[in-house]
Order: sequence, then C-alpha cells, then structure tokens
Amino acid sequence: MEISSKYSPQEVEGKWYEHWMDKNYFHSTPDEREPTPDEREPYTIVIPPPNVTGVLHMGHMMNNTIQDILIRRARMQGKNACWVPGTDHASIATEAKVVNKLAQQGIKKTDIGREEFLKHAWDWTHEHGGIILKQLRRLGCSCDWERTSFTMDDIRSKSVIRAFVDLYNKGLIYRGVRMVNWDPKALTALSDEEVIFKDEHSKLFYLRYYLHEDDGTGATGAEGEIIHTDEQGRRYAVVATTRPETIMGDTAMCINPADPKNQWLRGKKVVVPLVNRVIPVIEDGYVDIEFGTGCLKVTPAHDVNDYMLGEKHNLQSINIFNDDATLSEAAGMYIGMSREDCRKQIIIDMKEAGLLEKIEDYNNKVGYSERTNVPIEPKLSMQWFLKMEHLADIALKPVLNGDIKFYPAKYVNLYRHWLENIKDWCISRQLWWGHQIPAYYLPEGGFVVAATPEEALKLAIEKTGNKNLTLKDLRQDDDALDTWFSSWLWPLSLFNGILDPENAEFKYYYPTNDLITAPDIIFFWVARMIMAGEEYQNEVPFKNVYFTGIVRDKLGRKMSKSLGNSPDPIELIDKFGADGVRMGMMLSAPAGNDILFDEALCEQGRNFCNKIWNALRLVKGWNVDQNAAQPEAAKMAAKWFEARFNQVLAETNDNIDKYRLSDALMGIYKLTWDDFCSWYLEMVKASARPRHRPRDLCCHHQVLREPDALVASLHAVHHRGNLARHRRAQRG
RNA sequence: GGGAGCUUAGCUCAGUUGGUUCAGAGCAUCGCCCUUACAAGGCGGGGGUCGUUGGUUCGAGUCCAACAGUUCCCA
Repeated sequence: MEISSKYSPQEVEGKWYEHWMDKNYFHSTPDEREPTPDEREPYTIVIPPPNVTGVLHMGHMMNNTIQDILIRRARMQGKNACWVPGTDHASIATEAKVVNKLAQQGIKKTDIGREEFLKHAWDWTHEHGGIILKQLRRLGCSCDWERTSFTMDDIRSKSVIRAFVDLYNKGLIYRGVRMVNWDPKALTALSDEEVIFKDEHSKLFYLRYYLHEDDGTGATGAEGEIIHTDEQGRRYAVVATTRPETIMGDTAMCINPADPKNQWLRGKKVVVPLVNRVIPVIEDGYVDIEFGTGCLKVTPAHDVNDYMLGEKHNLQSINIFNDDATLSEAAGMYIGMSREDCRKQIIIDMKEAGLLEKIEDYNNKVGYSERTNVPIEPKLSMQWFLKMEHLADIALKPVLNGDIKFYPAKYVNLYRHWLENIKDWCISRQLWWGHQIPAYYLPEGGFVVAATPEEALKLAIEKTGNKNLTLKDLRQDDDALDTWFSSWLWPLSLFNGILDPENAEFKYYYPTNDLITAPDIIFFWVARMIMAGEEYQNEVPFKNVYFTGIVRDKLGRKMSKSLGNSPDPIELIDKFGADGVRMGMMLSAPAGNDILFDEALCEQGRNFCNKIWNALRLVKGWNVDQNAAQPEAAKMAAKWFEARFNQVLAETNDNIDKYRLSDALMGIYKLTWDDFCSWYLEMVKASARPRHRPRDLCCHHQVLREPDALVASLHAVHHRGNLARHRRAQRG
C-alpha cells in the first residue's frame, strides 16, 4: 500500500477518536452501574466548566490540552484516570443572551413572567449547549463523557440548594441591606470580583458649596488656611468631584480635622449647589488632605466609602437613582434623565448659576460590569451574603502548609493577600436563570429557608404557630444565586458528594488530583472551591493547581472579539490538525506565563507530526527477513538508542511531575527528531547496504517498538499515539 | 495610591543551592544540497557586555540596593 508523503491529520484524527470512544477507553469506574473500585490508584481531574452556550476559544484550547496531557499520562501510568466534563449555566451571560433574543421579537422578560422565561432559557441552552463539548472532542480531549454534568442538572441543583440551607442554618448566610455593585443594565447586584476597573480620562469638577447663614466666624488665621470668597464677599467651600450628578444625594460635607486649609469650616453648615439643601460639615480622618481641596461631598447612597462615613456619622442616605441608573423621584431634579445626560446638564446649569469653580482633567478608574460592560453604580440594596471570615480561614491553611500546591508558586502570595482582606460574598442576583434562592417569605413578614416548599411550609407553621398556612401563602425569593455559588461546589457535587457524602464514587475519586485553570479566576473559583472542600469534607478538593497563562496574540495583546485577533480554534485544527495545534500551544506555554500565540507554532507542530509520519513510511518500506542476522552496527545503534530513550523518558517524567510541560515536550521532540530520525534510522539504513537488502526482524521490531513507547509517554500530541497504533495495525 | 512579577540571541523562553558542564534551547536567519522517509527535508554556519548603575564576594546571569522599561493584582 502506498502511503502519502504528507501526513494528513483529517484522515486519522477523527477515525481514532471514534475508535477510542467505541472501546470506551475514557470511561472510568466506579460508576452507578459498577460501584466497586478496582485496586488502581485514582487520578481525577474535573474540567473548569465552560459556559454552556459558549464556543471554544484559545484559552480553552490551552487549558484542555494540558488537562488531556495529564489525564492521558496518568492512564499510561496505570492509574484509574477520570476526567469529568461539564458545563456551567453562566447566569448573567446566558440570561443576557436570552433577553436579547426575546427583545428582537419585541418581548420583555417581565411581560412573560418567570416560568415562561425559563422555558426560553432552557430552549436556548439545549440549542447552544454542548457545542463546546463537541469542540473538545475535536481537540482530542479524553473526557469521561458519560459523566458529563451541568451546573443546573438535578444533582448539581439540589447540591446548591442543600449547601445554601446548610450554610444558612450554620449562620453563615444572612440577608441585609448593604452597599453592592449594581449593574444598571442587567439590573442585578454583582460580587466584587465581577467588577473590572478601567482607566478613564475624565474631569474633576470643582463645585461651590456656600456657607449657610454665614456669620463670618470660624476663620483662624492660621497658616495655610484657604477661604474662598465670591465677588459679593460671600464665603464658600470648594468640593472636587468626578460625579457632580450625585449632588442630589449629598447629606454632608466632610473635612479632615487635621487639615489647616479648612479649619474655618468646622461646625458650619453648607448649601448643596443647585439643590439648596443645607448639610452639615463633618470631620473625619478618612478625608485625604491632599486630594482636591480637602473637602469631600458625602453621598452615602452612592459611594462605598461615603456609605461607611454615613454609617459612622449617622447621616441620612438619599437614593437618587432608579435601578436602571436614571434619576429617581427622590433626586427631586432631572428626574428620568440618565446619569450621563444628567452630568452634562448639571454642569451647564451650575455654570449658569455661578456655582462651578473650575474643571480639571483627571485620570481615574471606573468600575465596569464584567458582563454588560456598563459602569457599576454603587447601590444600597437588600441582598443575600455569605460570611467569609471562617471560610477564608479554613481555605488559607492548606495552601500555606502545602497540602495544595500552586504552579507557579508565586500565586500563593496573591491568594493569601486576597483571603486576608476578604469581604462577605454577595451571592444573590436579580436574575431568573440560575438556582432560585430557597427562602420563603411569610404573609406576616419574615421568612424561612428550606430545600423544598413543603419543608418551608412546615418551618413556617412552626415559626408562626399558624396551622392554616398553605403553600400559597409562601412567596419564594425571586432572586437567583450567583453562578459561582454552584461552581464552588463542582468537585464535590460532580460525584454527588454534597447530597450523599458516603457514596462509593465520591469516596474513591475525591479529592481530585490536579486543577488546571486560568489565574484570573483564582478568587472567583479556586479559593472558593477550597473553602467548600474544607467546609464539607474537611479535605482539599484537589492537590495541585496549575495556572495556565493567558493566551495573547503575538503582539502581546489580549485576544478579543473587538480586535478580531483571536483565531477560530476549529479552523486552526482544520489547517494544522489537532495535534499540530496542541503542540503549538504547548511549545510556548510555561505555567503562569502568558503565551504569545503564533500560528507558526502550530506549523511547527504540524511539521513534527509529518516527521513522524515519514519515519513510519521509511520503516514500512523495509522488507523484513525473519532469518537475516542483525548487522553489528545496527545492534549497536539499537543499544545506543535504547539507552538514550530511557534517559529522555526519565527526564520527561520528571518534567511532567514538575508541571514543566513545554520542557517535557521539547525533550520528546528532540528525541524523536534528532536521536531517532536523524541518527538511529540513518544508522540502521546505513548498516543494511546494499540498499535493497531486507532489514533483520530484530531491528525492525525495535524500530517500531521504540517510538510506540516514546509516543505513548507523552500525549501532548495525542495522535502520535495514533501513529503508533497505526503502525501496529499495519504490521499485522 | 498599595503590592507582586518580569527584563538573557531577531522572536518565544530555559538557566534549581553564586564556581570547568554557564552563556543554552526551539523557531527564525544565512550558506550549500530536489541524497530514492520527509524541501513540512538534510548538512553546515553566524548571532548575546544576561535592562542600567552601584554593592557583597577570590569569583555574580544567579545575592543586595537604586533606577529605567514592562506586565499583572488590589483600592
């Protein structure tokens, strides 16, 4: 049979993937059918669940290639390897997509109601979900597909609710009015981690706050005192702000008691410009003397720090915004205007009224919603929170004492710093797509928390003593839980370890071995999984965390849709083969370092596959004579290569043990290309002149056996395994 | 504003306890070869004051300090 001189992955990869699936090579037991584990050591990875409606991007390619390398190696080492795939319901992202789709049909979600909306969301999920898992198959991922899970499937949903009820009963979950990050587009609260700060070229507006009923007293004449006076001799304070549109919510002005500039303002009252509300001047060391004029307007309803000042000084809090960040009735002016328009208008009006001192250019950072990309509005609202102090404590220990190892280790510091400065986690979202909070409000006020409506009713009757209560009297909380509130249970809930911690699978597979993830979700996800693991099992959820780099383009820019610099992974696979692309990623991916992706690397991967392919062609072209004696030179060459092979194998194992995957790959690359092809095959070739003389069997076998073992030892380029099997198949 | 990291060949990066093996790898490049496995190839070659300055040391890519550039995290 003639073999093409060029390797064509398209003809090989799909076929072999199918073969592996047919043989069920990726499935691991125990499972529900076969509850007894064999004597092998388990090796478990749970996939970082991609968004159910997402599509594969370069970050997934990187991440899942690494997982596949580790899981295949474990399998080769004789461990019971189990890689659990699944997807995440991605509350905000998915809900936003469904809302948009409905909007195109002229439908608002509030018009159709929760139940109807969820039907649409499930339709969307069934339509788009699973695409990404199919794409992972293209990449060659050896997941145990029978175990495919979803954060909103039955077991996972029940686990989330169970955990919520449990934490509530432990007193770790509470409901309260707090300053939260409000997304005025998605109309929901967000956690601190979902806010992205961006540099902004904005303006600093200096506003005049005239003294109320100025009696001319207060001046100390001290050095550094600054008193502003207008043409009529009226005295005023100057406040610098980036957000003049919030003045309607001002309930105090604050100075630093140690600020010589503003001593004359002590104990005075000032008038909010335009609004004409009289507010007190308070004193607090919080105010930065150097910033602006040292006078701070305090708007407790619309700024986190102002909120704290308000609490401390007992200030009134006026919420001047509606949920969509337009001006509310309470603002008293500019009602219904957007915050952006209001800012423009208010500056025009101030100028006219002579209340604007000056405008300066100013660079500051503004928080944006990670999902909708609109500026976050700090907002006082009633939300559910998870207390973090205890959870942070138990999550810090295993990382500091080495029960969990981070690769690279530099992330330990970052992790510690975050945990030591942690704030309570806002876990409620004003969304429908997700796990509905299992809190039930009673007709006479108050609420109960229970896993099911029936249990809630029981509790409600106990609590109120009212035996006539029915399910209809209870109203379940409208809000859903933060998506991460299900993700953090992932390693536990995948094996049903929340609902049934004594089950055989869970006992066998948990804790998992390695977690492969991106460093940007170290807080969102990694830290919280450790908390959940410690809280529920008193055990770490995984032993090693490998942080991948962020995939950038070759100019070092983040890949983004707007830049259009992200290649389509599937097109890359079509062009270079899955192996070529996988190798391209791995060649330049030391842990934790960003990788500058370049198609040239995939080309190198493709070339390598081709090199192996052609080694096969050479060997296949040889006739084998069982009776021929092995030439002395070939014998020596074989001996040399075997020694070389064992040496590289040891190095490779060592490198992978240290998670130095690109080094491991390079070792095999050179072994294959330089030692095997350039030296060994050439030596065997030369030893058998004249050229048509058949090679001896011994030699032939060794030639075939060596790359089999070689290839099997590192599955970075998984179809090299195919080639080896291909050889075996053709040999017979 | 606070903190962390990075800076070694044209590019991407190794370089673990300071000492022949420490100045490396891959890619790219240059020269010669269509040699019957592979031009997606073969053989050979060039290329770096290890960001800058200073310090510790018998000895510094490696340790210390300052500075510059750069990236990230937090507020």
